Amino acid sequence: MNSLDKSVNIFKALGDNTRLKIVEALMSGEANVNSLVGLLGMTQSAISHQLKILKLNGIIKSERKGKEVYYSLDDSHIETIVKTVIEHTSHSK
Amino acid sequence: MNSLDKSVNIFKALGDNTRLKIVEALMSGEANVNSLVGLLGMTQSAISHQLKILKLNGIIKSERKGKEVYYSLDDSHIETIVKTVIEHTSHSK
DNA sequence: TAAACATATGAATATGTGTTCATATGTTAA
DNA sequence: TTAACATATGAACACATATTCATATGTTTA
Repeated sequence: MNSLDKSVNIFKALGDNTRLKIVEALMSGEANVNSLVGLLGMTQSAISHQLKILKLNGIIKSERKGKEVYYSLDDSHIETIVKTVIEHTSHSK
Repeated sequence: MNSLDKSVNIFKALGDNTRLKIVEALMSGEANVNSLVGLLGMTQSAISHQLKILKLNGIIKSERKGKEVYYSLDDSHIETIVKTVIEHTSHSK
């Protein structure tokens, strides 16, 4: 996959309401699947599917702790990207 | 439209191969429609449709000069966002 | 003003994608 | 080693969306 396609995939992954909510939640720290299910009020399956997409595209990473799997942002770039987008939208008409 | 939806729409707009190519081209400076058609090797209609989406979402702006319409990035946030994404992808496996 | 050029737009179609449902896998506790 | 809990996954469906084709609109030049 070339460089442009990788970038497109990052943008695609962040360009969904459910996934961006997940990412914003993880900007406050790691979370397991069930807490995200509760926070977003969606089915466990839907959340799990979206977590997979975020992980496949290098936006989040996961770590199992006992029965639970904790997700967190892959690195600090993600927070920079999301914050810059929010900054941009807040300056627009 | 709430703040999260606006951000989602920015990501959606950048999450397409054609549109990201357009944005990267505009990072080198303004361009009219026909030059983008030539650069991307796509139909004029396809380019025009995508330019409209980028403009509606506050990513680019336009200015008519005679017969031609010149497009450019809306502001410097856009370049920051795209560059940070590229930076992120270049540091991933 | 007619022709040529540049760009925009609506409808249609084909492809992509998010959610649900059912079920599978992995982990701990009884 | 079952039962209970936590998460993952495949298939199917409904909906979103990118491109094409045909045509419209806007601008300049002959």
